Amino acid sequence: MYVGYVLDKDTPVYPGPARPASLGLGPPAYAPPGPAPAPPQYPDFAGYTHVEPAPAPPPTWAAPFPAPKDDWATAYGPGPAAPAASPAPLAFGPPPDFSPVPAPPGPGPGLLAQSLGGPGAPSSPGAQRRTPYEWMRRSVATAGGGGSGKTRTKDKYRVVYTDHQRLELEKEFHYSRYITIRRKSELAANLGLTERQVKIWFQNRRAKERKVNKKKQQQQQQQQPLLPPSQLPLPLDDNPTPSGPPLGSLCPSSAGLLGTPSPVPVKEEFLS
DNA sequence: TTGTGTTTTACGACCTCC
DNA sequence: GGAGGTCGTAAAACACAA
Repeated sequence: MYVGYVLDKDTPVYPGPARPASLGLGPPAYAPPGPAPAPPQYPDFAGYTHVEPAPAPPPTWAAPFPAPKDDWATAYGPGPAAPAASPAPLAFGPPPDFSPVPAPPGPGPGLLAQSLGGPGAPSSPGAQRRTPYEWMRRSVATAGGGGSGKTRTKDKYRVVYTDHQRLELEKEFHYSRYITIRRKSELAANLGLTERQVKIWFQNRRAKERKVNKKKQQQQQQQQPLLPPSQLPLPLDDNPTPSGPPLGSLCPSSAGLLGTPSPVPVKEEFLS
């Protein structure tokens, strides 16, 4: 793909400041210098206070990550994002030029800290049932259990990301639908994921958003079925060009985000 | 507890761009 | 050719009603 393009443009593809101030992020230093901030596009994501965990204590979620996932190592090669493999503490911090945002005032730790709880502690109501660390045990139990290649039917077909991983990915997604190479590397390293996983997560996330927008669009058309085609609103979606939407064009998917409630249902686990 | 529907990871096919 | 895009899909994980 346009590697050079992305490398050169280490700014979100979308011209508009897609990371609303309501996220508590402000215009990050690595955010594109742009016009005045748009109204919050994800009002329901107000809970997403971008509180970067203090770099001092290693992230509590780091512990559950197992040793380097051997299947990843074999399947994906020794990528740069194998924090578990390196004893170096996870530098879960902002980008070099990121101006940290202090934790929101109020009692108790920030959202993130709350959601993280402690090692193994359920990080959300949903997590009471969901055990993000389940796959660890399985993978350990089945590791090396007679199989060279990872298949879909056995072994670690898919893992369940922790709430924290999803939270950070969501935050990044709400900043920009398309992650840059640099941010992908940082995110992967910070979250203990591979860059491939981050990439695929973003792909799936965009697909999800398109799906939601499509659904909304269909609902709207059902409510206004009498409009002639010429008066039908332009489709919210979609088709960003396969390699990303053209610069200067409004993100088709974000079209439904501007000034409207988030088309993305925010799981309550992400809400305070 | 079980059946069913939805969501979440992950992959392959195919495409575009450099 | 390589990387990442969409699209479609598989299968695990999850939610929830019966």
